[in-house]
Amino acid sequence: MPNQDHLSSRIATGLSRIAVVLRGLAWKGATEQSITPTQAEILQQLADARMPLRLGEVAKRLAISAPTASDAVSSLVSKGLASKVQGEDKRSLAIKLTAAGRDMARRAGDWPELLSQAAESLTPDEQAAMLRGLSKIIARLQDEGAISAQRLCLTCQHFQPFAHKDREKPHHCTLIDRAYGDGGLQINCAEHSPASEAQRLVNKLAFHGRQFT
Amino acid sequence: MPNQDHLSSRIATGLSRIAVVLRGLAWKGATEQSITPTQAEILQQLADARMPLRLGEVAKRLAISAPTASDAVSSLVSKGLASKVQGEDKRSLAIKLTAAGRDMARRAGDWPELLSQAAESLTPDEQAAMLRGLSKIIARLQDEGAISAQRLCLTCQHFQPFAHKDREKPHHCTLIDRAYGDGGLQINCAEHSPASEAQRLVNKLAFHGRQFT
DNA sequence: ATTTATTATTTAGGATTCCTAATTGTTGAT
DNA sequence: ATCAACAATTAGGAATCCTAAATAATAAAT
Repeated sequence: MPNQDHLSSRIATGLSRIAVVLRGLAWKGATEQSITPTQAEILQQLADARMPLRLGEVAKRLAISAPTASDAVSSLVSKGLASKVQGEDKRSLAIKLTAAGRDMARRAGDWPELLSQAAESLTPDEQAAMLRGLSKIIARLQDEGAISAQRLCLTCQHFQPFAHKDREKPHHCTLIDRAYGDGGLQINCAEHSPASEAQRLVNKLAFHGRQFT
Repeated sequence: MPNQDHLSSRIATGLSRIAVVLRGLAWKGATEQSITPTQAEILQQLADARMPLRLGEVAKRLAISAPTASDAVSSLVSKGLASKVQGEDKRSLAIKLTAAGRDMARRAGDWPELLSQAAESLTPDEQAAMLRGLSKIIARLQDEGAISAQRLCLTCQHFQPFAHKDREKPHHCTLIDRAYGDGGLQINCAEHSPASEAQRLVNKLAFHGRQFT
């Protein structure tokens, strides 16, 4: 192990490496499905949200500008994979999946599929640890203002970390009123509801301090 | 935690989310440094490798086609950040950083920098667990043939997992002849030397079976 | 020694992604 | 009623990405 860099910078390298490699896979899969990486990600987000999303929301989730999102969505619409609906405002636009789009979202998951399979090679404990680590890293990026709001348990109003004594299931979700452990942490929850600044802070401290089992 | 998906698919979501978000950051930082995401990644790889890389190697590392790599490299050269040198063959091309390029690689690290800082919010144990998990995931993707060869300890000739009894430092690197733990695992090692199929298999089993700590 | 196949890079052409700036239409506040 | 803020689009341009074909040099085979 020649390189003496900090752990954190090697984690960053690992995440970057996966990001790079994922984009490559997305392009490769893209041509086969006649769908591009951005378009696939939009379908994915729409499927995850299980409800129409506004154009601006799509742009925010993909970390792209509104015009780019507009182009990609128009392309999806012309392919019959999504449709434009009027939002609450007459100026706003809601995008929802068509039946074909829902199908495609499932199928175009050949790249998330691969990743998911790769993650299955971890033991349950390792998986829970990964989820915990990813959650903390994403939450931190958000705190820094580097990225837009994500839909994590850690930033959710319904999240109560270490509300229970149970080592296996210390956390609690007030929305569904259930206890769960690190393995239950959500990353892109459809039911996410942002917590207040104050609650975020409290939760962060509570979650942070404890060691993973 | 409304969503009952498998842990592995939520890990995939987390990694995808980071990939997307990173891409966005890279574009934002891009204009400021007058360098684009692909170009920045090339600089990063050249810096990590600490030696000239052939064009084909660059393309492989970025998971892009040779023409795309060729364009990006030419752009770097015209900006004075890299230079083209003749490789061993007269047909091959080696790319190396100029002094300015090395500087830029350090500075354009504003996005790896952010990630790295975010990773620092994890405890040392969590960091080691992340590194271990990332290593396994990347190794698995490589095994599946989904991505090209990476420079991980797990796939290196010099790696001997669990060669020692020491709980803290069970692994061994024969290149530098030192013991280390999960926290020492490399992701993009400059000294990487691919292990044989057979050794890979043996190492995988040895590494896989054991629990962390 | 010549031919042939392979390998490394570049050109050419085209679609998509991505940006900023400017436009159109809507809403909300004065 | 008017003006500022907001949501989406259009316009224009650079960068990313691809495949296929061209160029050049090496390796292999006759």
